[in-house]
Amino acid sequence: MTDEKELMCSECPHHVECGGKNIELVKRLADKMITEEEAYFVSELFKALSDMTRVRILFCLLGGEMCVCDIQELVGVSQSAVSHQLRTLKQAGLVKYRREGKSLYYSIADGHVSTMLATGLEHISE
Amino acid sequence: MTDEKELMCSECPHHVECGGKNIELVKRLADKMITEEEAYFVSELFKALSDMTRVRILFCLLGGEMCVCDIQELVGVSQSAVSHQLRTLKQAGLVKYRREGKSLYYSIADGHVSTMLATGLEHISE
DNA sequence: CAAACATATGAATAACTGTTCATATATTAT
DNA sequence: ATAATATATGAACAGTTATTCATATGTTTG
Repeated sequence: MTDEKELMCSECPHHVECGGKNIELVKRLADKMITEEEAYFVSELFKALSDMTRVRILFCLLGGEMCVCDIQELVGVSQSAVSHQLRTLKQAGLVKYRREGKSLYYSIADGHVSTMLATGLEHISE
Repeated sequence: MTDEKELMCSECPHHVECGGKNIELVKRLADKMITEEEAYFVSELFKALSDMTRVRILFCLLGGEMCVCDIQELVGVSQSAVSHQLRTLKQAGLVKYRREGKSLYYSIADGHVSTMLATGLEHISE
């Protein structure tokens, strides 16, 4: 009874009587839970992958580094839109770039990005 | 010259003269590009992972199947909010559930989900 | 230096999203 | 059948986001 009170949800006190509740499981996991900060950063990361245009840009870049105007042609959206989305991808640490003359060459930042894209593509194909 | 015209962006015709453009790369990738439909589904999948509450719910479920009120306690948001988010996760194919009496037990749908979460967590830790 | 090129950026707007509140549905117990 | 429990759902509102348009920045060429 004391245990149940400790786990009681302040907003919905009647839930202390929930029959399905697995008190042991909840107590055990409470410590191991992802922190608010980690959850925030992870969600921000996936947010960067949650737009069709950005996904298409990243799949372009899986083929190798590419300047903005190449991406623009392959993806078929305006220069400004590509640039804005590249900024989002850069801030999320998903792409990097180098300058060569007037052009900026963007590329996939690291292996995690390819892994996430590949896993995502697998997942939707089932 | 003919090649360049074929690749010309209708909205920004001046870009046919872009010096940085790698025509061979663009031509080669144009066929292998992810389709609009695939890009849409992939982005929808990641959209389901792009919210802090949903990420926290999924990390709960990595510890094992759990009923809604357990999730509610661990994540600390209202019953309605949990339920709405579980719906989103279900529609994205990220979780499944089974009924046992009055309770619904949710769990991670498949290995892809764990992989994506783990990769995401790795990525932000660097 | 001026012009052209490649890309970035700020503001504005339309569309979308997450939560809350109220209520509905489904299951079990009395 | 009625009440209680566990969860789902619809509407509404505030906050967020992607695109467009106009303009700015940085680089090369003449």
